[in-house]
Amino acid sequence: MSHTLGIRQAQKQKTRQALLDAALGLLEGQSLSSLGLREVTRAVGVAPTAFYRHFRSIADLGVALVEEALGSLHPMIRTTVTAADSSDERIARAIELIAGHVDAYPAHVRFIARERHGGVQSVREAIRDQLARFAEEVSAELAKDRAAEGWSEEDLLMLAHLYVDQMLITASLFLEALDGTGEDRERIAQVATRQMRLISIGRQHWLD
Amino acid sequence: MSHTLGIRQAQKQKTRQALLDAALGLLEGQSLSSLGLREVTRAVGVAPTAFYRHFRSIADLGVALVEEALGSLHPMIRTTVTAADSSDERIARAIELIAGHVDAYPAHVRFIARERHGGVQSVREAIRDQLARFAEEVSAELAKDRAAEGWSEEDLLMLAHLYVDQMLITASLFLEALDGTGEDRERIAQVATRQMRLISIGRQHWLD
DNA sequence: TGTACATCAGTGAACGCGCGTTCACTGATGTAC
DNA sequence: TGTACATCAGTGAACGCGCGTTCACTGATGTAC
Repeated sequence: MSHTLGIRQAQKQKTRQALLDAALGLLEGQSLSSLGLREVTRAVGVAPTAFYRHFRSIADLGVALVEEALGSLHPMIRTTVTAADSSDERIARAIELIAGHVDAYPAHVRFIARERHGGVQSVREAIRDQLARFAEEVSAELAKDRAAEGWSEEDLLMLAHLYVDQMLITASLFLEALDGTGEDRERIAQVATRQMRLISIGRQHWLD
Repeated sequence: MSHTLGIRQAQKQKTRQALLDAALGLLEGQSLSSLGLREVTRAVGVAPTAFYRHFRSIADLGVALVEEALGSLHPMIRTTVTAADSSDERIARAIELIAGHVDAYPAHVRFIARERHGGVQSVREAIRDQLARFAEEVSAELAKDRAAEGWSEEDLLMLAHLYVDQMLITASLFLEALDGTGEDRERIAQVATRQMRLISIGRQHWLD
C-alpha cells in the first residue's frame, strides 16, 4: 500500500504550499526584501502567526521558493542545452523552449532573475549554488557530444556557464515582452538566436 | 567669469548629493524597494521632510542613482569593448579593466546588478534604457573596426548586447569575490577571459 | 470499537515600533530699489 | 551701500497605519490501550 500522509500533515502541506504560491504571486510586483509576512498570510487567509508554523522568516520562505523555481527551470535548461548544439534549426528550437517556459512559469522566472542579485543574502546564495549545479550538469551533458573531444573539463564548464547565463538573460527578456515593457517576442527570439549561433560558432572553432 | 551657484543652490546640491550617497551606501545590504525615506535622511542627518525638497519618492531617487551609476560605468564599458576585440592580451586587459572598475565603484555596480531586475519599475526602465544606449554606442564603436566589414547593423547591435551583458555578469562575479562570497578573483578572471575569447572566435568566423 | 490523553496547526489579542506624509514654521539667502 | 520684502531649504510635531513577534488558547487529529 502507498504511504498516505495523515490528515493533519496533508493540511499542513496544503497551507505551506498556499503560502509559497501567495508569496510568488506578490513577488511579481516587488522584491523579497520588501515582502511582508502579514501580506503573505493575508493573501492566503490565515492568521499572521500561522506563518511561523512553516517558516522562520521571509528569507527562509525565499530559500524554499528557490528550490521550487529552479526545480521547474531544471528540465528546461537541460533540454535547451541538449537542443542548442550547433545547427540553426536546433538553436531556434532551444529559443522556443525558453519562450515556452517563460509563458508557463513567468513568476518563477521573474523570481530567480530578480533575487539572483537581490537584497537577501541566503536567497542569493541558494540561487548561486543551484545555478552552479546546473552548469555542472550542462557541462556533463556537453561532454557526451563528440564535439567535446579535446576539450578540457574546465573549458566545458566555462561554456556551460556561458549557456546558463545566456538562457537566463533571454528568459528575462521574454518576460519583459510578456509584461508589455521591452521588445516584442519576435525581435527577442531573433537576437537571442543569433547570439546563440555566434557562441556556437566560437565553440566549433575553439580548438583551431 | 565662471558661473557660480548661489549659496542656497550650492547647499541644496550638497544635501541632494548626501542623500544619494547615503542611499547608495544603505543599498549595499538591501534592495531599493525596501529602502526607507527615513532611513536615508537619518543617515544624512536631516529631517525626514527635507527629503521631499529633492525627490518625490524613493523610486525617484533610484532613477537619479541610475544616471549616476551608469555615468561611471559608461567610460568603463566603452574602454573595455575597444580593448576586447580579439588578441588574448587585449582581452585580458579588458577583464582587468572591469575588475578595476568594480574595485573603484563597488556600490554602483551592485546597485545596477540588483535593480536591473529589481522591484521598482521606473528604475528597471531607466537601467534598461541606459544599457540599450550603451549597446548602441558599443555597436557604433565596433563598426569602426575593419573586422566589422560585411556585418549588418543588426548583427553589430546583437554582438554589442552580448558584450554588455557579459561585462555585467563578469562585474557582478568580481563583486562577489570582493564580498568574500563566490569564487576568487583569479578564477573569475580566468573563466571570463575564456568566455570572451570564445565570443571573439565566434565573431571572427561569423561571416564564414 | 471505544475511551482517555497527547499533539500541534492555526487563532486572536496585545505590544512597541518605525513608517510615509501633512502642515505651519523659521531663518538664512536672494532681490528690487 | 542700506533697507524692505520675497523666496525657499530645512524643521519638528503630529497623524494614522501596518509591521514582526509574543503568548496563552482551542479544537481537530493522532495514539495507546
